[in-house]
Amino acid sequence: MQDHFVHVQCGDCPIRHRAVCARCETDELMRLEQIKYYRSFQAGQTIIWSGDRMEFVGSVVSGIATLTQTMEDGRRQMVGLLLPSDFVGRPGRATAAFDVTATTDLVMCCFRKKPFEEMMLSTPHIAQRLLEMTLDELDAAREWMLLLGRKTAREKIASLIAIIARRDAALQRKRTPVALSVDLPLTREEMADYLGLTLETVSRQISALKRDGVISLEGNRRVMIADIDRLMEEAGDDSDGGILV
Amino acid sequence: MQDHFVHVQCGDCPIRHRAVCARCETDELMRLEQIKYYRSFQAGQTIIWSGDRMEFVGSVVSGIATLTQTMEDGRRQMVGLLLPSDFVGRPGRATAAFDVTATTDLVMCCFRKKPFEEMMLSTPHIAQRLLEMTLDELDAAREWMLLLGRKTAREKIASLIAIIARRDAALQRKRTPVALSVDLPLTREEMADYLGLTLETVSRQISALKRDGVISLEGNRRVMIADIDRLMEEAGDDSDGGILV
DNA sequence: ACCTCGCGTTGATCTGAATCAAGGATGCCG
DNA sequence: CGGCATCCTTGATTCAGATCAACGCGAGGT
Repeated sequence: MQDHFVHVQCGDCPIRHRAVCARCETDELMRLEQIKYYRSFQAGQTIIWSGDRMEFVGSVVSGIATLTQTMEDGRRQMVGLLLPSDFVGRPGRATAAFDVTATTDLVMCCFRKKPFEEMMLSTPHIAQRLLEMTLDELDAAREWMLLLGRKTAREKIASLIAIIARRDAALQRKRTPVALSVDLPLTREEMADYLGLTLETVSRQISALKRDGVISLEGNRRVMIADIDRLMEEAGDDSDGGILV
Repeated sequence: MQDHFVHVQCGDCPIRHRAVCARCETDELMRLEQIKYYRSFQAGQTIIWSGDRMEFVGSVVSGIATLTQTMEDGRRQMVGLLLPSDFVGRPGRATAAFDVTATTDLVMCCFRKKPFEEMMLSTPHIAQRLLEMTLDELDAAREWMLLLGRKTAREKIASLIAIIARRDAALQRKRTPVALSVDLPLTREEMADYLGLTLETVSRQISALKRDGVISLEGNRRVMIADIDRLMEEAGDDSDGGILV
């Protein structure tokens, strides 16, 4: 009943947005199409600071962004990884709760928050679709809590690779549920911040997985998954699907 | 514009539900009132197993429930703590992603999922209110990720006490933003599962906070906050508000 | 009274990951 | 080409928290 909102192509965006931006028959969504605009960010640029007024919502068209939280003494924790098609922003919230940073050059498809929210009020499907997406994110965040609280360093690394591989496959609409060759979109330090580790430990565990024949590397960033079953086992993932932020 | 949904008293429930159950003038909500029913659970009883079909949604009226995730080898991580007025369930999801367990005797105010969802389709406010609640939970989950990934054992304990104290105060609609005397609703082991620690470490850190004059204990469960500023400082909480599950 | 059971505390020891430290590889720019 | 910066790897050492183990305490139950 709300199928036509999911995976519809958005105007001239290169990717399939998940819902909020649709070339769709309904008037409401045509209006959405009319209020959208694009913004580009450079690698390393901060898109929004925690506490800032949020002026827009939108979704990632290309590039990678991260959601991070920082303590006064500098300890950082990444709380979300935004890949193309992911949605950013909180309708109904005035300020951002976390820093949003572009880690690569980035293009976003944005909607000014005010008109978007007005639209949401008059278009129930949008709120319902956003609810669905937010519930997915919540589930993903809770999966991540298990990783942060209970997994070993090795399991954390294996999980991260598995998750990125799954996301990659989904994005490229591959047959296989998991991509066998993945570009890690993050530096070792960023991975460490995501996994609650130090960059040295990340490096060591990647080396260990390579030494043990679970993965192989091509350069620093490209990972070839040598033994997919082994990787999943190492990840300690009981969860069937494994969702991501 | 949706103010009358928030904090309205629900029929004969003893507590103020957050939104979904209202003695409200509108037809739609009167219908909600008509499809609700109560369920009781005993302490220790599992309400829903991960993977189970979810037949209802609802909110906690009295008692405490937890959301947990378990790995095959028995490692557990609590991913949510449900206090009175918290909502359980995912409209639009067929199965539960986590175990839900009553840790004390518990009463829930439930709605069968089917009619609730139909209602949601015809009543935009409900979806919007649920979206708002889910966004709150997501923010809380992400705060918790910082705790799990980066805080020390001592900071974790201080944070837990601070959060429960804040929730308590909010629930009792006290003047002070933080209750100064709190009943910990969890065993040491449950706290450990929530914080990603072992029960021994939890016990030791509580003893340490007591020895250092930050808190004092009355029995095992009742905590008196001796030095509120110190506690907040120990929690390492930069966040102003501090939200909970 | 005694036993038992669930919960909590505390001590001794071990260990996985952090920390401290030194280099290596790659790419950019003068 | 050399110099510098960024990112990554690897080794040595330390330390916070896990693990292993013993014991205390109160609530039921018989």
